[in-house]
Amino acid sequence: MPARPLTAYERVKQGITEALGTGRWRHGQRIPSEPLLARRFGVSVGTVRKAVGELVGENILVREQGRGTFVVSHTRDYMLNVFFRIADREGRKELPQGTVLSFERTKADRETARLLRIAPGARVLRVETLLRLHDRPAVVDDIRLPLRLFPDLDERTFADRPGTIFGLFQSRYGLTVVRTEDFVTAALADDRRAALLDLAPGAALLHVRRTAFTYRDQPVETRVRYVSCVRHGYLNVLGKP
Amino acid sequence: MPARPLTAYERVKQGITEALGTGRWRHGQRIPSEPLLARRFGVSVGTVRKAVGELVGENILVREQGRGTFVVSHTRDYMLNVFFRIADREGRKELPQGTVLSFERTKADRETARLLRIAPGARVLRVETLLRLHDRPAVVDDIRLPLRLFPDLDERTFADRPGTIFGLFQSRYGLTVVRTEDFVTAALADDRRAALLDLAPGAALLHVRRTAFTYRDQPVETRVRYVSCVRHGYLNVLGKP
DNA sequence: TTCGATTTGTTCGTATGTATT
DNA sequence: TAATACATACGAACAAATCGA
Repeated sequence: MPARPLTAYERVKQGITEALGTGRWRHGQRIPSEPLLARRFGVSVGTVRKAVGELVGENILVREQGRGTFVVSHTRDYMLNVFFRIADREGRKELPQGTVLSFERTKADRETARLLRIAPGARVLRVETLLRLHDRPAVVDDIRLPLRLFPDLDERTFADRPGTIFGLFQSRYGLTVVRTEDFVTAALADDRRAALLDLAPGAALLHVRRTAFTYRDQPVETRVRYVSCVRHGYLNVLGKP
Repeated sequence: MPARPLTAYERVKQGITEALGTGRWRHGQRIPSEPLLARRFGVSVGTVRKAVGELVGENILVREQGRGTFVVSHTRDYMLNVFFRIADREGRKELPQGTVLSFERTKADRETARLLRIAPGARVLRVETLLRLHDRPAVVDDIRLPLRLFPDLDERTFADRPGTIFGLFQSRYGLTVVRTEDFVTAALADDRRAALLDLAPGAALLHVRRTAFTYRDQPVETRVRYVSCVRHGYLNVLGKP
């Protein structure tokens, strides 16, 4: 690797990401105006615009004309538009209502450890939730969180959070999810999940393994999600939106 | 809708898309240089750059420093990176080898007509193919094409094409796929598909309904794709790449 | 191999428009 | 209304990659 020197706008991008990663600028906050950033980094406004534009494209910042540029907040709407892929057969998306089925501290199995990049046997939180869409059970989630990142998280806090799970990560722990990787396969419902989802055992379910990452590719969560396909599926648009 | 007048860069975008849609600039070709386009549209180079930049983001053009800007070609590599979502459990993608199972002219059922935006009963081509990955049967496709767009397509031409299906659409019919919509659910294998995929009947399969669009949101193809989940799944990254 | 022409990539600076407060 | 902030647009200069003479 020749490691060519960074261009000016790359330096600005890195500087901004740095300020976000260390928590100097928090979610929902307005970041300094473009002329101010330009002076601070010693570049022109156009260069700042290029850097900020790329970060907007990466779902890290949002611009609002006349108001400023803000660190993204994981509001419900944002979640729905950026990360939530479950839709009904007409392509409509709706945020689910979740209930906690179990909440426990345990140790990471090999697969979880690999995905979260922690040591096998390191402590993790395991949370199972049942999600309802249109008031019908639709999704069962089996979530694993590295305890190191969420040391004081308890069931009450988790269940009574006002917004989304990613919103909780952000507001309480300063962890902003900027990327997820989904691997979708099909599976047969076992007795327990069939009962939870109100299906016959042996029904076909979507099995979604999703890992979520914050800045600099740090994994913060991995979950397995079982989706009832009676009314819903995984919707994905490739190309321009 | 007030229909505010287009900005300069939007006019340039529209002008370029127009030239693509009418086939004046064909896939693989180099489009005029930025200074030339700037003179032609009566705007500055910076404005052309913004327009071209957005079209690059929409997978319609590709820039190559020192060489020029080109209309995207559906090469195998391009397909693999932009539209092909099937990967093995380590996230590795590989282009499949396809064989034609059936090829016939028929009439559009209601669902096909709706998705292709043609009249119910309009003539369509139906093609079934079996795809192999790592030399094992992995995917069964059931493809519907509006005959109006592909009037002279026969089985031989389809089967003996040198590249991908989208590449054939582009090189022979001037239709460039720029967007697809995938709706993924789970299903149980019927006897025929189980036999084709070398699975037990009743195995869980991914059922992917995919519709492909060219410029200006015109649908050119819809297919149902059954994916064996023994070794593969549907891989999707949300957020920055 | 070298050199020069061409093309995109980066950066600067400035002016004006539009939305918000 | 005025101030602030992002959005659009212009023009200019140099860097970096490519390609053919």
